[in-house]
Amino acid sequence: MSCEATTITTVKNTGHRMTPQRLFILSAIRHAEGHITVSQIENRVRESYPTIDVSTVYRNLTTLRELRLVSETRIDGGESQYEWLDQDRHHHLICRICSDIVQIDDTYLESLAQSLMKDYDFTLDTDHFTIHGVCSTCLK
Amino acid sequence: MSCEATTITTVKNTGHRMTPQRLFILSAIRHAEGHITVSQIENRVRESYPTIDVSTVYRNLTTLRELRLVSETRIDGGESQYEWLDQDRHHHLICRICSDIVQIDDTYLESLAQSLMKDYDFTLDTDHFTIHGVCSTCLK
DNA sequence: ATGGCTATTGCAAAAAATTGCAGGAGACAT
DNA sequence: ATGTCTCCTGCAATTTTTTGCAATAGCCAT
Repeated sequence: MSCEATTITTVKNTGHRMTPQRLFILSAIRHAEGHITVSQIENRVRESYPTIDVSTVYRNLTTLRELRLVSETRIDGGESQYEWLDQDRHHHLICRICSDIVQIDDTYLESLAQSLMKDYDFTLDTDHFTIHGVCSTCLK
Repeated sequence: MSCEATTITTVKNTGHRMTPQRLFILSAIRHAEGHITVSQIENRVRESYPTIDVSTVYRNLTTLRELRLVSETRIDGGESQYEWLDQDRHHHLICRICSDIVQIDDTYLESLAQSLMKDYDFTLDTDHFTIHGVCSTCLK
């Protein structure tokens, strides 16, 4: 089963509908390498679907986030960044000073996930984690 | 040295000034047990300082966040929540479904912090960590 | 194909968050 | 006290995000 088909199945199986707007939004996020903002998504979709509205983009992003198909990263003083979530799970280190983003492997979170499950019955969202701190360059 | 004096020292030592607005905002957050929103802060400060403006509250919160005196928690579809950061470091488990917040001890993050320091020279912000997932009640 | 249920959309308006600017006021040295 | 430097504030305007509502259109059962 192709990647697109899997996504469509996920959307439909959860009681949602596959509209052209949603398809274009998904495509815009998927084809963006890395992060993309709401206005960028809006503009890209508009090329193919001129009547798209920002509110539709926002509402779709909320839905797709709930389905764990995309992730949201809020940056201070700017638009939120969205990103496609594929099978290669990874997480982000974000530097508080220079806003640089570094990807880290999922294994770093495994032990934390196990502890929280054991002690709190809490299921960690391991598909996208944003970790704040200070990178080595800025620490100097 | 009292708690208030420490705070004032922190603010001044970093080149910032202690204005009445800032003092009232600090007081509002400190006296709120747990989380407080921007509009709640604004209203509370207004009782003592009627000309306070929202933008001043926002700008102060940005500053105080940078000084690690308060923490910000962004919730989907609502106002951000702010909280006073005291010595007792703790972190938050937030349930994606019911938005319930549970506090966990700092020790859960220690191992992660060490790994990131070792492999990436990345200094984790251990003073306030927000962890998303699903709580035991909602998993059923 | 057809019909019905309801998720979804576009539009407009509101709410939340950010920014530019000119005047005002802390803090420090004298 | 006084002056200076520049951080901060209030105001207004802008940007970003959310919401209400009536109309539309997916999708499933028939």
